Amino acid sequence: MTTRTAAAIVWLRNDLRLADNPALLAAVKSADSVTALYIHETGPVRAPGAAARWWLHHSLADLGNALAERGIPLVTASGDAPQCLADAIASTGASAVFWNRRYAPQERAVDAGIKDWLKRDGVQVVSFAANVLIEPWDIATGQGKPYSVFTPFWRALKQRDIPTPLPRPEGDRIAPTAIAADYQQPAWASKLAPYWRIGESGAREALADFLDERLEDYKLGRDFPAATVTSRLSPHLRFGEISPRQVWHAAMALAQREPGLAEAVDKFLSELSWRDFNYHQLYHRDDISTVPMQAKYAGIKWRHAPDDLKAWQTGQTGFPIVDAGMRELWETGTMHNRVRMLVASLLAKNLLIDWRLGEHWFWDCLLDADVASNPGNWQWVAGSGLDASPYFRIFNPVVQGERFDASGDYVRQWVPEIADLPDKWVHQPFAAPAEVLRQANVVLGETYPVPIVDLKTSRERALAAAKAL
DNA sequence: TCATTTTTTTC
DNA sequence: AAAAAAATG
Repeated sequence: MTTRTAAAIVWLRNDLRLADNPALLAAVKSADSVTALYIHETGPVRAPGAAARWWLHHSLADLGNALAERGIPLVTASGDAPQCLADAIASTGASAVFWNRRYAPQERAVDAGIKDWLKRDGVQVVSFAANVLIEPWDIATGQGKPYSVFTPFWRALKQRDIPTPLPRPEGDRIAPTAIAADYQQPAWASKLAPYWRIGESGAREALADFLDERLEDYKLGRDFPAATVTSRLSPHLRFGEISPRQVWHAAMALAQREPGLAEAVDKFLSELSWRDFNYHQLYHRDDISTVPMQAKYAGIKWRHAPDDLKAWQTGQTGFPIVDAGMRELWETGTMHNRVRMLVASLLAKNLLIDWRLGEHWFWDCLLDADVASNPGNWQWVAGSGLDASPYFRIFNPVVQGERFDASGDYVRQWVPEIADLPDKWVHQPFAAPAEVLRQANVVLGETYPVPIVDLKTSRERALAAAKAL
């Protein structure tokens, strides 16, 4: 139980919201004066990549205004988390600190260390569950073990009562504090802006738009990258501008109102639950951003191929749907889910390049790169994850392009230099007759790359590498 | 015999 | 998931 104090700090991390924020609510209820603190941490905790850092900057600015509406100043600091927190306690005179829990091994170590010295110094510390549907240790198999297969995890999760979202705290308006101007927007950042509305109200709007307008098509449409049927919630979830519990309850309420949408809601929430499944693994396994969850995958002989990696990163592989995805990522800070699987499969299987290099690139370029989902999903594609894509699932970017982008709309949007090719060849310019290429003004090797790898032989090479394990 | 569909195989 | 092999008509 918390005791009433004069001043308290709520240390915000991946929970940049007012609603359904138990740490914030508890701080406001327990103290006369609350200061919100955000620390740009140095040290063992994985810092956001460049794209996410840009999002963070704007999200904090939005949050600072929203908090001021409730009488709470937002203070930012940079450096070692314990030191920054100690400084904030000294300057505010806080006798209590509140936060919402995080689950990466490095994060838990930092938080546990801080909890120890705060308690020793007589500062009250209270932490809460806020950023997952269920905390990793609160769900287990019949044998009491962590889940390693998604479907039983999902079945068990559905049986559970997901906590109802909490209200925003009350408070009287104060003048907003200026967010420390320690962030120089990179030149490329402005190009991302038109695609997003950053902040808590933007997140709620994105959820409402999705549920109102796109959810009904989600189950079938989610695989087609040219269609805008996905929720686009991931960067909002990444920074906790909205909680998965809010998403869960909003979708469940919709299924109640519109029974015809129940199946679509179920599919959507199962995809949302992959996020929790990855958090479950993040907590229970060794560092999932570096250690293969299936130990034998540590033995793969990855190729050292910097030129191939560069071609992949820059969308110059010669496979249109892969190049489209990599360019979409660079331009918008996101990539359609199906295309993420295709580009990852090409890297980790056809190119036989270490998935960690791909994970690292995604970490830097994705607005939504998350400590659990990003490595978890990379391991899924690479085959080293739990309940992973099996070793023999090697996506053929031509077949997948023809299946999921049959009209070529997606490819033409992001790879304009081949836009004039007819549908029949737009996913495989390298196989098009010379006359077709000429008419579309495509010169292979000049206006668009020749494929950097042969699909058939590289597929066999990937199967052999898996066999060798 | 050939084209199409179905089944099997692939660490 | 894709490719190869087998079955079908």
